[in-house]
Amino acid sequence: MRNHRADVVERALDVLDRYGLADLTMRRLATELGVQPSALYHHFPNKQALLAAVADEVLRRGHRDPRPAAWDDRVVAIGAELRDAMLAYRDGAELVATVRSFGLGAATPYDELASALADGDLDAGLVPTATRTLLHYVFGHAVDEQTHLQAGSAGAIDDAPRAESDFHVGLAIVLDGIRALVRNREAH
Amino acid sequence: MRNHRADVVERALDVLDRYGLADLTMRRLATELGVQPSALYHHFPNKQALLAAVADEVLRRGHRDPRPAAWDDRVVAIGAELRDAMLAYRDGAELVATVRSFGLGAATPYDELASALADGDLDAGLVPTATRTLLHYVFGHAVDEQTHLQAGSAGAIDDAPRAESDFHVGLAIVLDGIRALVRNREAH
DNA sequence: ACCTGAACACCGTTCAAGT
DNA sequence: ACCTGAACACCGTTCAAGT
Repeated sequence: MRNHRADVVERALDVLDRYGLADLTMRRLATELGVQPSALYHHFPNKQALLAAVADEVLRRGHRDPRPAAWDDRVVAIGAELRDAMLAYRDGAELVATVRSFGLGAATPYDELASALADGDLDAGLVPTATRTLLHYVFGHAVDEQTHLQAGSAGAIDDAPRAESDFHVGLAIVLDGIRALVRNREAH
Repeated sequence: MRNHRADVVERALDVLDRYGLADLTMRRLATELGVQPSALYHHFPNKQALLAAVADEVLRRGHRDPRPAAWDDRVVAIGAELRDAMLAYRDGAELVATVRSFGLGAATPYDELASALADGDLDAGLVPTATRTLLHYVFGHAVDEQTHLQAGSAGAIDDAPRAESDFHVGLAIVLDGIRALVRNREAH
């Protein structure tokens, strides 16, 4: 078969989208690649590393350029891009959130948001906290939304249908809270 | 052995705190109870239901009375109670977040926050979104914090140590964003 | 009501060996 | 560099049967 690392990630993305995160097992993926499970350990030290590579690829594929100039427009653009990237694959949000939770995955989302907030003249000491607050919201909302969407499409009873703009309302809440911090500083 | 449902939950809490969520398996728990794995299925239909009961118990044990009168003080109190309850058990935050992510677990945290926001005169149409935004923050922060704390105590390199008040700063950001919505309404 | 015993259909990971 | 074959130490769940 002679797979490269990139082939493995590609196939993993395919298995993820067709069968979901629970069925993205090392054995399942190996079978799809026509290879023994142990062969995967030539490309990745363990399953966590494989999942981290897949999560990074999900975000990479969702990347959009260029960024708006204004810092707050940039925050919204980055948040929306992250959400769209995760929702583009079945269980994408849960995958990215899981990978983050064990301290792996690309730091790009954090770095981009932090630099937007720094451009917004937020106190440097508050940037990390504000950045993480934004990320908690974006990931939490996306995981929630995707779970409910998928529960709905699987025929389960979905609770009160969520408005399309719900994501942006919550994001605006967090952003307004950050704006309050910025104003606070400008008023010394 | 003759266990009751409550004995099973109690023991599960014990296993969770001593060995972590990854080791809270049906087989491990059965062994601790001196029982066959299949015996657990007399008390719970599946592992998800067991975990939901354990998560509910974690939150129940962390409950504090009474609540402050002012709506915004109440939001802070509920958020802090949730966080403390989850941090009181090893992997408690991950457990509660996981249970929530598959649509199980008590609705009390949501209901209490929503009623606080309604008392704050937030537009009824915005209450669900604002409530969920608060919850995403509280759970996201707690999971993050607990992961890092435990990584630290396990001897791993912890990144920049987080200030104790970090949780309250982020919570204040979200709360200020909600206050902005309330002001917006009062200005018609 | 609560449990046993035995099975089914899986997991992630390691390791010596092959090409 | 990439893979096989075989094993190790596990999982959650079902089900007929026992007390």
